Amino acid sequence: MKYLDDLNPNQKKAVLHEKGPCLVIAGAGSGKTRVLTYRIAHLIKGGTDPFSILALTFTNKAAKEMKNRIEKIVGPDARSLWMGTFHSIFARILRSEGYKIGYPPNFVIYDTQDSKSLVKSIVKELNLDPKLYKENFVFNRISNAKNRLISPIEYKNNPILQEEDIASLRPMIGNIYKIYSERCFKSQAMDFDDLLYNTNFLFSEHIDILNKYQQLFQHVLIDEFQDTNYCQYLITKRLAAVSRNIFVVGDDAQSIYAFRGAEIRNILKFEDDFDELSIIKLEQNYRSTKNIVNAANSVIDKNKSKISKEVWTDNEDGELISIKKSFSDNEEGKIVSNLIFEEKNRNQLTNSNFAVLYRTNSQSRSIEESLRRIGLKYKVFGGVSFYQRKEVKDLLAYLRFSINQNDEQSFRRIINYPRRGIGQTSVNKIVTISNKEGISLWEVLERSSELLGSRINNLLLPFKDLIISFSNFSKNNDAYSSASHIASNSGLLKDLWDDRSIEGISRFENVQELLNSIKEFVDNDENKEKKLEYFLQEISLMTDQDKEEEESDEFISLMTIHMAKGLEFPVVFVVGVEEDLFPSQMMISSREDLEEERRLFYVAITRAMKKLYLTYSSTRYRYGMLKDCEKSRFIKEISPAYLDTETFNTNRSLVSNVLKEKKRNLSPLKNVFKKNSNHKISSNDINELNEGMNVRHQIFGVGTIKKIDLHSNQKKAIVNFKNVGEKTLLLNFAKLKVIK
DNA sequence: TTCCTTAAGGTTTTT
DNA sequence: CCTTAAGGAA
Repeated sequence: MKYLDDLNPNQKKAVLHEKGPCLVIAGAGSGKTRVLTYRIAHLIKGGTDPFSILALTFTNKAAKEMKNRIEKIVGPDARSLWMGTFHSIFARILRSEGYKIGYPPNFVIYDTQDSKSLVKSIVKELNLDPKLYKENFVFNRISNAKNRLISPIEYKNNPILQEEDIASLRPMIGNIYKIYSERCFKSQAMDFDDLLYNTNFLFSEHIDILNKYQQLFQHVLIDEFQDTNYCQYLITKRLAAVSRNIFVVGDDAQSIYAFRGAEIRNILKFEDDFDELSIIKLEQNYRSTKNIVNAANSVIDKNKSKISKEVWTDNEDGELISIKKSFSDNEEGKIVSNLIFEEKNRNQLTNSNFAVLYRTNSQSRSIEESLRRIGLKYKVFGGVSFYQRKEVKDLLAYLRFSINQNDEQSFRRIINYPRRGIGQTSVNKIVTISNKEGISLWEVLERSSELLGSRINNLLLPFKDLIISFSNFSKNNDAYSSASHIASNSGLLKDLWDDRSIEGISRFENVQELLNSIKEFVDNDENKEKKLEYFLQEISLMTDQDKEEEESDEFISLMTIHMAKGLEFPVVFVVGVEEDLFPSQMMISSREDLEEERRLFYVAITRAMKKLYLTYSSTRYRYGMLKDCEKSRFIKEISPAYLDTETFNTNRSLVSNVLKEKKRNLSPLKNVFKKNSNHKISSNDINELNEGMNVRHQIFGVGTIKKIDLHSNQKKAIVNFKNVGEKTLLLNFAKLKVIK
């Protein structure tokens, strides 16, 4: 029981909590994960069957980490836990029980892209105005309905929803929802929301199944409870209705996913639903300095809706929070890089001690550029996911369609890629027939000679044969051989190989990487089923964060604040703390929205252990245009007592540093800070250009710098352009842009 | 049907 | 700024 020794009284109380419902309100950095892992470990040590413990998280990463930590305490028993994301656990249940509601065990999971493109094609088929019925809008509407367990029929019968849709001039959304659901079902597909919605449906329609899982799960534990939506909460509540052992951990102050249906109110509802509830508050912060904790408290204090709690720390006061102003986003990057450089030297820190956090992914660019220039190693998390890349999705679509010929979205992806002369018109015809006749897509293809014209039919024949051969091949071979076979015989590999551009090569490599990961899947002894269909099931709920990290190198972490939730770093930079950006301009229309942004800011602040920097800029490139910016209201909301409000004027070391760099590069010593006209002349500082760099010119396109001449009066460069050959350019006028 | 050029529009966050 | 959609010509 040694592990109990590193817990404070409240943590221990939570870990040892015996029976019945328990709500743990856990402040930032208060050891929430530790409580959860120790509790599960403790249950197992106390003789609870790990198979009877259901532990739900929001990310695969969190689940995996927790599992590992539990395994360290209790050994391999931990592997038997039902631990994973809501989506993956429910998918698992639906794969084994879904036949009761008409789904085969190998149903496909549509990601958001698939869903939206399905919405889009439905809008088109219904001849609705695509400008009005934007797939984002419509899909969000459908998604919200599902998260609130509103079926298509209920949607159409709901006067409030109907009124809203009529008011927004989109009265057909209910119809789209209905068709969308039918089409998913026909494709034997579930989208992310369906995994929750259908699980609830399954439990409602088949009480025997619900009973089975109620018996099975003697303990239900939920991490990040503040992020649950109505549907998730309802399912878990039902699952725990018999055992009453439901243990949830959350922090209302860190609820940042309301935009996708998370209801903080679930925490309050929880108190009503379980009257015998024990509530435990974890308020001691072990992560951050007093200054950081207090600053965070002073910010979150501004929120009206919150559960009262007093987060405090025993840690040292630490340094004040530094606010840094810059005059452009590029300069902000420079300041951050310089500060990291300084901090590293001064405090003997390594790259991995630093994180740069931002509101939107697009902000990473300027930070990346300056870090690269100064030679600091970094890694950008997030952005376009590996699994969302076109080439990866294309191959996956081939694999998916080889397993399930009813998958409409995969069909649309591959039917004319690589080109086989079957264009939009033909595809629409095929889908229309399939819907009109009420037969599957594949049936239309099988009967193409009677249903379609001879020209299309002739083009379709080889495609059909191809898919049949793939289908057979994948039945008789493991996932890797099947995937390689399909990748080469579909012509996909060749098509990618033929594109010898830089992007083309990287696309080819991405497909190779996907194939490698399939190989790993097959070679992994833990996976007993080696067939392609099992790989596809495995992969459909994966995100980039779940890919194996081979590099253990030291790097600075760049990510959005959302991604940083749950992480901590000794030194944290929050950049772009400006009005309209943070809080985001689209989020300040209501108090609720603004409060969510404020919670996001709270999350950002509380990632820092020792030192926090907040930066903002007075101008920034947005939509490719220079825009004036203003300091965020959030900065003003921090109690001044915890702030060190130096600006560029008073920050001698920083200015001298930047100036030194200017000198070294022979640039005029004019203060670039004060005259931002420089930015109008070139997208990149001239000083940043070097021989060998790849650059883009507005007119001449892409080229490589062959030579730079800084010594004559006019700074010149000879650039070898890919398309137009060598040109000599005056750097003050040529808007050269460095390409990485 | 495809390919090429031009126009528009979009940057929140994720399973 | 970037990417993706739309529209027009071969």
